[in-house]
Amino acid sequence: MPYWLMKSEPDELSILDLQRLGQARWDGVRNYQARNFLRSMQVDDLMFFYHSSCPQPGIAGIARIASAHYPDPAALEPESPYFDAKASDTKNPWSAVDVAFVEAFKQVIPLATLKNQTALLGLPLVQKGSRLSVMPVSADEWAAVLSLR
DNA sequence: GCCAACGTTGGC
DNA sequence: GCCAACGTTGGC
Repeated sequence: MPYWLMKSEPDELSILDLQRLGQARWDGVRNYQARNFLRSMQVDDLMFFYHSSCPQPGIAGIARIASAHYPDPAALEPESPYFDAKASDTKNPWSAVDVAFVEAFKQVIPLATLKNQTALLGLPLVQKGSRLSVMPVSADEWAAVLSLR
């Protein structure tokens, strides 16, 4: 079963928001590589929930993929920040999935800590210049992060 | 707020 | 197909 890591700005959706909601739509992915990863997800895959662009960037918890991918409705909504004029009902290039809350870590595992782990050197998250917002995580990387809780 | 790095756009 | 310009990401 594949594992994933997905970035969210906690101002938009934090792990505690997801805990309160139970489930939420993961939309607004506007990068083809990230979108392709969304499309290869299976229901019940697990993902690390990463907080980005915030005072304490890091992995904040775990969620579960709760739906197959589907066309991202936000791309069709003119009021949405994720609106894409090139998207239409019949041709929507963007995808979304639903995710369900699994666990909120007592403390966020800081990016600086993740960068110190030899086991995580292959993870795009810690690589210089990488901006990928959805990425696969190997079983070894998954275990390495869990050991930091 | 700064800035490095990246992805996309569009002229040629 | 090249590449400069631009907008965005995201840590610090």
